Amino acid sequence: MTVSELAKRTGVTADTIRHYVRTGLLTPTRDPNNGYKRFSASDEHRLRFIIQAKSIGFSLPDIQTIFEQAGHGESPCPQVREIMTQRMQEVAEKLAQMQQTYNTMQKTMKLWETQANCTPTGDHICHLIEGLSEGDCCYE
Amino acid sequence: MTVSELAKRTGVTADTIRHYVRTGLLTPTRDPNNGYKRFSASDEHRLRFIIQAKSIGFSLPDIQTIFEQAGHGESPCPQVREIMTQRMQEVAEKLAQMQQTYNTMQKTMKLWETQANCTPTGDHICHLIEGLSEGDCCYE
DNA sequence: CATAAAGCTAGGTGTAACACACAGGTCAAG
DNA sequence: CTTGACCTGTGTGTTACACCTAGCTTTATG
Repeated sequence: MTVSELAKRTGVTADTIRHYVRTGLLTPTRDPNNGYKRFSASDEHRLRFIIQAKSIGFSLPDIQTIFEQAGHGESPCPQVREIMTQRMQEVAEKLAQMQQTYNTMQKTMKLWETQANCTPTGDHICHLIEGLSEGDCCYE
Repeated sequence: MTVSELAKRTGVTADTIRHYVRTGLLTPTRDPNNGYKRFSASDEHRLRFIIQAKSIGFSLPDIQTIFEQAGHGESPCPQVREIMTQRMQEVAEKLAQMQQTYNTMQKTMKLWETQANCTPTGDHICHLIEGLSEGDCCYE
């Protein structure tokens, strides 16, 4: 299989596959005639594993780690559980942070509805934004 | 002011400020004696603007755009409103996506509680993950 | 005053996960 | 054999910094 064939079969882009090859997650052989990457059924299996693992929040380095563990004949499952716990915490934190940002954005938009545009002066860049930090806008 | 002095005054790291200088958001003069960056009160004002704008979801290129607009004597406010609308949509999408990922992670963790660890074989890497895509796990 | 320890600086590189660009190779049709 | 469509590998860009390191500054000490 070539890059694009594998891409079609798995639903990811050829660039994504090339990226995984570059970082060592996939190790296809090479066609001696033209230097093209040649993927086996085993490579496809690995790729599907990567896609699955990514969908449940694993990073590419995480997946690399799992491959190495499994390659040594050791069970990757304990690691998998541990990584998952950690990633869940991280996702939860990011989620909370983004939610916070989103709330701020909404408040700001509402506030801006009633404000006019301004002209830049030497001292100010944009009152819409600078006004947010001044005491006079019920904001903190 | 040197980098670290400005950093202390504004609460960001010196590296952050260096980054803004490298990307052109801040343009300090240089101390002819030692080549150190020298920041003025105006630079501090710009930095505070950047911090404020970032907190309401603007990207650094966005902020650069605003600076350029204002530098030409044009009001950046219309652009600011437009960018804000766009960024809010993006944040909303990412938020939904992350929430989705988080839900999947939670479901997966619950499923795994009852599953034993496995040993890797030639065909399988980690049943915990591979099992998710097989029909036998009330998952789709 | 000389020197050594402590602290600071500039610039280079690394991070996550790809997307994009580009020069050149490959393959089927004419 | 040539044209054109398609594909390939590799290099670079993206976001917003953090980390590293050699070397310069400042301060403390003898």
